Amino acid sequence: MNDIFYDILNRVKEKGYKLTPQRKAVVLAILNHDHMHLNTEEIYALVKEEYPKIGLATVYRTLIVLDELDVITKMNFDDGCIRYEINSETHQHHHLICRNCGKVIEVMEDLLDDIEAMVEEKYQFKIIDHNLKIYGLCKHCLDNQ
Amino acid sequence: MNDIFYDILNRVKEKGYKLTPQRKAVVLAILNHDHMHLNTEEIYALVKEEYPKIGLATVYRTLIVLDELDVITKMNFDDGCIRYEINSETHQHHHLICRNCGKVIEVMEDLLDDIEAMVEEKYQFKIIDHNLKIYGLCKHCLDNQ
DNA sequence: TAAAAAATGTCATTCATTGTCCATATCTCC
DNA sequence: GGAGATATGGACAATGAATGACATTTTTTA
Ligand SMILES: [Mn+2]
Ligand SMILES: [Mn+2]
Ligand SMILES: [Zn+2]
Ligand SMILES: [Zn+2]
Repeated sequence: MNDIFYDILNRVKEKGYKLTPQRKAVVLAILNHDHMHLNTEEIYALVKEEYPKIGLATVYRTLIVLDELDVITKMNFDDGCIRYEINSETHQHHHLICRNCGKVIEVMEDLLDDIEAMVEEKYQFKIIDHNLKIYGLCKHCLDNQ
Repeated sequence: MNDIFYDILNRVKEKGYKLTPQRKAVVLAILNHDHMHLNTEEIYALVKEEYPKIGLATVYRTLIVLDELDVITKMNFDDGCIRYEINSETHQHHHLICRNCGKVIEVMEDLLDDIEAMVEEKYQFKIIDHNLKIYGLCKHCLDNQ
């Protein structure tokens, strides 16, 4: 975990961005709330606890930088805002989204090898990443019908 | 094609919505530009040619109705607006998005049976639909490097 | 054709995100 | 450690897609 933190800080520095306490605080907030799919306002609220003077625009700007550096990925769960997630070295995991209660469930299994092989061959498309959302009804909503 | 058009009109009527010329014009504009992933402004511009008095809010409202009726699907290609697509009876197709030029390529092959079977069994999740975006570099951008 | 209900057009408003500006903090090099 | 060059932060304004409000018009159905 600390490894990841310092690796990210290094990437920020290497690309010529300055290492400010605000940027460190944003990175920490995201790292400490992995798999929670925070949006900008939520990250802002978290950072503000430790760093009350920070401005919302700074959080937005930091997220733009982190996205550019491939540190985070933008996620859209159709709820009117962008949410963020730490990028893992491997491919992005998938998300199940309940059409009834809105719950988001993560699926770590990849299982996209077939389609990726087909895409690279048939479409001559060099794959960098993917994003799979599966919509449906979660167990809880099925049971309570 | 005409079948699809009248089928959609019937669905609008069956659900208790009125069949207005504005709604017909919006449906036609989408049908006549299938696979083009139009956004609201683009649909508005198209409808305005035949129906100059229509208001933008009417187009937005019509799209909300069509989405509710499962006639169309909202698409997000990370370009700051929602784009729309006619829903086919079968599962939604996939999209390849070029990280260099932004081109969107459609992939009609499904190839998600494995992962869907796994999700339904392991997560007890009743699948309704899915949305797969694959990011990478298109053939053209690879060749011109 | 007319009454009732719903939809349209216009305009204002919301709200996430981005731009502007200048004081301030960071980094480099000594 | 400190000075200087330069990027960054904070405050606030601005943007723009999307939605809300409401008076007027259109559709439906009898
Ligand atoms: Mn996730
Ligand atoms: Mn498509
Ligand atoms: Zn649910
Ligand atoms: Zn390309």
